[in-house]
Amino acid sequence: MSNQPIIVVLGPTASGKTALAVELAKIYNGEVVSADSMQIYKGMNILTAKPSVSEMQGIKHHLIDFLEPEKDFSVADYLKLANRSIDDIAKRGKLPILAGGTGLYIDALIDNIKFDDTTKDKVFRDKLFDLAKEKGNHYLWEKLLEIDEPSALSIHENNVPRVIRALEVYEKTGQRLSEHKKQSRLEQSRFCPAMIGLTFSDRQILYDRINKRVDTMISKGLVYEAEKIYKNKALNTAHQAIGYKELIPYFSGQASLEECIEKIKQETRRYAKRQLTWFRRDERIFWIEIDKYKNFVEILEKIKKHIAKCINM
RNA sequence: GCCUCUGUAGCUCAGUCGGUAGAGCAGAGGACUGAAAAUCCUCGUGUCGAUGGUUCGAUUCCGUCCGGAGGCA
Repeated sequence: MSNQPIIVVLGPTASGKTALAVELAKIYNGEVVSADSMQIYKGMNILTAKPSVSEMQGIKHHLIDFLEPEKDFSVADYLKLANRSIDDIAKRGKLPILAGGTGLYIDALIDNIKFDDTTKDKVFRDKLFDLAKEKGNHYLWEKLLEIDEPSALSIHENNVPRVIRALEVYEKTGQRLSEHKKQSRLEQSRFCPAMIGLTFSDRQILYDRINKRVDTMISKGLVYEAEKIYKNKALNTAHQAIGYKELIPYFSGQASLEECIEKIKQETRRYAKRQLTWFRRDERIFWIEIDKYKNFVEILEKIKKHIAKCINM
């Protein structure tokens, strides 16, 4: 069986992935599979910049708006669902178009990384967090060094969540995380991807777009949406969404709305920078510097040429 | 008009008892395998407001000028 063709649209937040993915879906008879760790949640429409019904233009979108915000979610969950959605799309003779900004999800899916069967053990993690607090990060890291030297050497001792995860894997499976990582990449990718990366030659243009988009979100009612979430104390994974957590000081009366809005913009800019750092190392990506093109049509032509080169249809 | 304070990195400010300077924030670069919109690491040269003077040497001391803040009239 030959590899499944797939178009991947990636890039930092506010780079125009949503619109491009829809356009490509129309051209290639495709459906969009989201690769976004926050758009999965129900509600949170404004703050995750979830595509609206009109933006979707009748194109079917998968893995958006389906999970209760109280529920935990992780890469492993994503892989199961995304693979299922893609199979479903392919079976119906359509082309899957993966679109999103969560680099880990995209890589794990495209590279077919295998995860083990362990689930997170909250009690175990909390215990180790307390231990780190009590005896210091270095103490915890030393414990990792004893059981899994390669992992310890690649994880900084201050990166406590990672140190804990490595310890957890060993505790649960008896296998070192470093060993598991080697084995997780043994299987070949099942995809033949055309990876399109959206970026800007001038970083400032991206930042301007981000700032403007946050203002738009505010005028659409971001604060009301976030306040609803704020009253829901049971959030887990979803509580880390940018645009929500920065408003908490406002809700609790500890900062002005203006200050919090500035913070949202700043955190979004930093997030975009981290996304670029993640994607930059992937040499398969065909980069489009949006600010170097006159219009969307030109961009589309360029992309179509690239897709024709790497996907046979 | 007079008096006082002030002008140092993009911003807020330290500091140099005279030997051309350093924090926080902002920003940049990087890492990333079950919380990833998360988590973590690294990175500080700038006409020390301008101009004269003293000095081997001035951002530092003195004079003048130009900004800014406050007070008195």
